[in-house]
Amino acid sequence: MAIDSDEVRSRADELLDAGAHDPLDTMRHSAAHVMASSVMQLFPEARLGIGPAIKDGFYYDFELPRPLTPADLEAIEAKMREQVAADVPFERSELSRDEALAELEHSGQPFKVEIVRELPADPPQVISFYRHDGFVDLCRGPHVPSTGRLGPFKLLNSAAAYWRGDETRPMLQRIYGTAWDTQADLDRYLWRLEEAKKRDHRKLGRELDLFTFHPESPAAPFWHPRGMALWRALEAWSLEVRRDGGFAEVRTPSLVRRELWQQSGHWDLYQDNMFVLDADEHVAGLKPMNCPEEILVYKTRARSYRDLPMRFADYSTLFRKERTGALAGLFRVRQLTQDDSHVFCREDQVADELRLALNLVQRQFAPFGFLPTFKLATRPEKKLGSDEFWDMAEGRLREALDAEALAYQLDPGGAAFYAPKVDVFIEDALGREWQMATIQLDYQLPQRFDLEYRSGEGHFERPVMIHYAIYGTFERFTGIIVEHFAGAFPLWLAPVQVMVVPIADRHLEYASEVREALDAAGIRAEIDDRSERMQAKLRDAQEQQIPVMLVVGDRDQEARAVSPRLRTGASSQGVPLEEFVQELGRRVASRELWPRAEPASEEAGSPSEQREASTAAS
RNA sequence: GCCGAAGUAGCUCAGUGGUAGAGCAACGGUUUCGUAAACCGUCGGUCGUGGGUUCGAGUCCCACCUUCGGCUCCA
Repeated sequence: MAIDSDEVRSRADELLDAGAHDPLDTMRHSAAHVMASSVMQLFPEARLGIGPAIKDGFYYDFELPRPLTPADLEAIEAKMREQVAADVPFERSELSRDEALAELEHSGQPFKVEIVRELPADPPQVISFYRHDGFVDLCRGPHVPSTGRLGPFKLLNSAAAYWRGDETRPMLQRIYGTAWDTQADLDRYLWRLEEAKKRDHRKLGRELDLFTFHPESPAAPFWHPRGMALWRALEAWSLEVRRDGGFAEVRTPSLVRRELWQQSGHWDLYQDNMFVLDADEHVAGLKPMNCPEEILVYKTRARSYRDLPMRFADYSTLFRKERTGALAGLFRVRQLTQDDSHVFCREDQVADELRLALNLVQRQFAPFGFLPTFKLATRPEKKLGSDEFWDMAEGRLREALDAEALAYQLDPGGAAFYAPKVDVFIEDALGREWQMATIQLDYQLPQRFDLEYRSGEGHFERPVMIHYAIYGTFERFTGIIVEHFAGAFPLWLAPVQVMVVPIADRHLEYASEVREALDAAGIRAEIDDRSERMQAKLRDAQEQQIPVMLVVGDRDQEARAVSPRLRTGASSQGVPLEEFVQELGRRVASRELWPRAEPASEEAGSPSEQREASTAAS
């Protein structure tokens, strides 16, 4: 690293510094400096915020006299390229804290002054600056040796950001950029952004006729028949996983009086996110979570240690008044449905129940091709409960992770103040990471609601609660898989699994028979009975990403056969109808990831083999 | 909530103060076809909503609604 190793730094600084010397991050941070100096050339009165390297790129925050336009970004980028061509060295200099403050006050950089002021004065430390091409910036470094060493970069967009993320502080303008080691990396990243735009679930949702949004009920999807078919397929699988895990389904009311939320603590801590209604004399809220109501179900009778664990699945709709600016398609809605699970168990059952939870998570994600990864969030600084309690609770989670032989990362201090948790992540086809389930251990609510069960010795004991939703919400998960599969769902999920394509009107009757056979096997099939050419019907079915098209013409009708064409382009002719229906039934029942387009790189086999339909090729 | 941008036919978009357009879709007719778009014709718009400026507003101004990007990555 370029920084003096004997520089005295606070422990906090060292932590901030840790991992900052990845060469790519260093280069990106240098790119942020080059961008800042370009902005200063165009807007000499600009005040500088911060400019770190981030995942995939960098940003820099500025206070500017006016909002930036796309044309400004182009101008800034052009200046940056001039600096790269000039290949100016980065030079480090050091000042004492007082000198640094004086210098920054003099140059009119109040945000930088604030940063230096917050650095501890004791022990005294040197404040480093980096200069290139007449532009000086407070910076810990390190940097690349000179501006010519920047990799291929591109400015992406500008948007507002509060100084230090605090909405009471001034609003700055943030410019985001991306930078990579090679042009190929940059191209790949830009392709990924482009691809993400193409797959945007809001666009595909409308094109595939799954759901729409309307100003009449903002931030809440209207599910169309095809979207609902997808929802039910997701739901059926999730319920199957729960049933096998020993869960029983419950359903609890949406509108619940204030008193319950007061007891659960939501009234104090979560009311801002709740829709509150004045129902006659009684104030009530639309539920943002299920747990307090599952507790009411638990408490309807005296429970015994023999009853535990009790596992409830509740898929009812929740309401959360999210900030309007946070809403985003299916990813953030105000009416949501979780595949919610609550377990009430004895202390000695916690480890097994956690293990069950981890097991169900893996199982439920498997048919999507998702391999979940795990993060154990441990005690924060501000916490409830003794160190012994945390040792025990964290130990239980570790034990469960180990018992399932799962690798996991640590998120030190990441737990809620009352208990540790395991966060579950999946990565989609574009390499984006999504946080999914959180498996939360809860000793608080049982206490607040004075839950108990009768132990074998006749005492009253307090149960422990474990909460988790695996998909999270159906809404958000649908958004994720629409983008993950780019609308090309595997057969078991596809809203329309089979489109029967009669070649001419005289085949309509046989097409109906085919559809009925599919229907009897529980396969979602439709007939394209428009007076269109077969080619047009196939094209439309392809565009709808329907996995299987069954062409039926004279030859098929005569042989009581079908000619399947898959979304992947593979096709074959004269497959006996019953045989094909059975094959599809098998694939649906086993929730195969099928049909899948062969990766372009794996060009194996002769063209004729590739065109060979489905049946054997999986 | 805050900052910025956007909203024209079902969809994608053109229209920079002077008569609202195109392609696709839809609808009607012809066509009945063997693996990704048949042909001909017709319909379709309170230009997000409300107000204002103007002889005249899709276009300029204001307010509101909805949507999009960001406000989490900390020298």
